[in-house]
Amino acid sequence: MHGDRDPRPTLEAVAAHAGVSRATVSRVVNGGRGVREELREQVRRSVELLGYVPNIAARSLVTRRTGAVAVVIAEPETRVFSDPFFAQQLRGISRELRQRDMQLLLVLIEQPKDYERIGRYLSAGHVDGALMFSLHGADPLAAMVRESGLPTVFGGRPGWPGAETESGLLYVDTDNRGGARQAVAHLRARGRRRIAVITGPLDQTSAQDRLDGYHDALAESDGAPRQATPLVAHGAFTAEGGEAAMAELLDADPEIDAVFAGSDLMASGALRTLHRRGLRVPEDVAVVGYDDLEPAAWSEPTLTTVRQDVERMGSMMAELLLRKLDLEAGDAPPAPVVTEARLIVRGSS
Amino acid sequence: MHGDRDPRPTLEAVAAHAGVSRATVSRVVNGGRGVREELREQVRRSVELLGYVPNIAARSLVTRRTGAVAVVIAEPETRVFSDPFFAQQLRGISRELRQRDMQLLLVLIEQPKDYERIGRYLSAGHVDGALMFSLHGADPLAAMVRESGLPTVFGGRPGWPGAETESGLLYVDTDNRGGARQAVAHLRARGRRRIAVITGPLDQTSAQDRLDGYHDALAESDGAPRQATPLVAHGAFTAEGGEAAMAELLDADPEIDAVFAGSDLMASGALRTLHRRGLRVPEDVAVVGYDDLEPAAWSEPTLTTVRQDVERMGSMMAELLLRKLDLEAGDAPPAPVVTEARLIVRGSS
DNA sequence: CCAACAAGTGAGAGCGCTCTCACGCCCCCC
DNA sequence: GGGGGGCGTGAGAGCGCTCTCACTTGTTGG
Repeated sequence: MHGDRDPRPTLEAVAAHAGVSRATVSRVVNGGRGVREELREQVRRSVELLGYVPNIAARSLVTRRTGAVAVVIAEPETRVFSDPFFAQQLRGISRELRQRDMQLLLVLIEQPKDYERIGRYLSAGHVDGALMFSLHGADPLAAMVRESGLPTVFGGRPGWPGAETESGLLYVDTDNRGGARQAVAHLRARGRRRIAVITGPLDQTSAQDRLDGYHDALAESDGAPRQATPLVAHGAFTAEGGEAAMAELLDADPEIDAVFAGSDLMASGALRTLHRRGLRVPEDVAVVGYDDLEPAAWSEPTLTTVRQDVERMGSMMAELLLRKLDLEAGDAPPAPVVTEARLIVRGSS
Repeated sequence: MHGDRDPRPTLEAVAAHAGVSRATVSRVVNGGRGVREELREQVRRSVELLGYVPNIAARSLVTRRTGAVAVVIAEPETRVFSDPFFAQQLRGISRELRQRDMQLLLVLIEQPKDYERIGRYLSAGHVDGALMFSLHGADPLAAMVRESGLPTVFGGRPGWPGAETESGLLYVDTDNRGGARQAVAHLRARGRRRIAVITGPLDQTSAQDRLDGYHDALAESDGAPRQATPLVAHGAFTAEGGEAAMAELLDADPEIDAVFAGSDLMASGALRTLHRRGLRVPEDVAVVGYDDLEPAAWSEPTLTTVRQDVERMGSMMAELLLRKLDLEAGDAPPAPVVTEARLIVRGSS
């Protein structure tokens, strides 16, 4: 049905039509440098007329460039993938890639046995570079990528041992620590004196950084009396986890008058527990989340939270990768990027 | 930095190593039919040893197959893209494609001017087929695809004029009408007698089908007295829309004792309005949503809703496309698929 | 015992493109 | 007026693979 009629013109055909050589048409198609204006125009007309589109397979066979970038999501069962976030990041990535006429190859890894296949695939030169999300701990992909030398940018600061000092490591992260500090400082400014925190899994840098920010804010002297002891519970970045963590915190210290949850999902769980125990938000206990997911704006009460420009993070990842890809010898290599986080004050604090 | 050392072995190298011809290695790599078992094993060892991976560019240059499928999302600003749904569908698609060693090319369309580029891209033979989501009304892509003859499967039943009767049109949809009928029948079985509906934009078949299902259920005779007049309001598939629609419905008829919202998002808006007006759910007004998004399970009260197997829909789309791709002459062409929808009863009804 | 055939293998063309190199032309300078 | 240097163009090789076709070998049947 398809493919048997294949009227796609080749370079050859365009060249014949324009009365020039293949080489000249190729030059015009790829920027037109070094071709007389008049000829160039003529070739362009032929291209237009015949509806010529380059065959990328043939092109990439000789250039050794594929014009494609892999977006790799490890363990798509996890939070990162089901987040609405993820869609936004993809949008940012897609926008940037399109500007450069590059394709976006989506690679989802589910089973451990996929790893080897993917690693092989990535090393095989099928893509020019990769963007990787949600690698935990010592993810085997990191090593594979390093070995293969495939240019890669990570989404979120990588947390494997030694990542800190690895030179040339490229990532885009948001200022989790600063965002958390803002959130907790805000609670202090509101006069709260027993502020608890609910953290995500601390093997993820985002969770650890947010916890660090909490400690930072407690240690700041803003004239108000210091809160001596941190109150920490773990919520696994899920609503259920937040629910349990809040209960645990209240059991340990009923005097708590505020809680900073490391994600909106955990905050929603915390709200449920507070509600169940008859505590009013924000009168008795103030609540701040993190992420600014859409539902945060329509919970009861609306949730104070920390926002990050997710789409921009996506486009910066792509941009970083593209910059690395056409690095000329002698150019300064690009550096990791950390984007700003901003507190959004709503009804829950 | 990368690519200058390029130790990737070619077919030639493997052939030399195994002491056979290029053709034989090619045969082994592509299934091994017509090669003596002994030789085959020997070639496999060489492949393994050298770490040979076929160069897809070279391959697709001659086979005219790219081994890639485009997943096209039109207007990714819309609900369909930011849905958690979307991630699930992708997962289903990805799983199916991986089994067949096909790549997933993600194409997001944002601006009208992208359309032409994409249309050209799709017709240019860069992919073997396409999966398309969220095409509204007379989306230009539909025409482009038809013209180019690119094998395509749609996500959701297409709604453009004439789509109904178009032969060979392939799509995967969920039984929106049946799901809605179940939801409303459930409300009737609970003894509700003034059941309203909040619909999505009726230019999307899913919204229209759900409305039809509502009418179906009202018309069913189940022994209970019939509800004479349907009560319909429009909510645009958003929380805000649901909020406004619910207010409108209550203003028009304060006796309403149940509402079926065409999406969970609209249901959440409706809940807010009911809450604000001091109406108890489900005592005064029962609420049923549609989609079974994650937050549905943790709203207050938990939301009765209709679930569809989204991931399965994704994998069926991919499967349908792959079936169409390797259709031999004489095979029966695949047909559209409509998957089941299932009512999930929770606290709000 | 040889023709006919099947099965396994290799030689070689060619997919559509880029890119190097050589060539021709014109301009400038000595 | 001739040599050197640029610039624009074309010829041709070759990227790594598949696939057709011819060849060799082993098997069968007349």
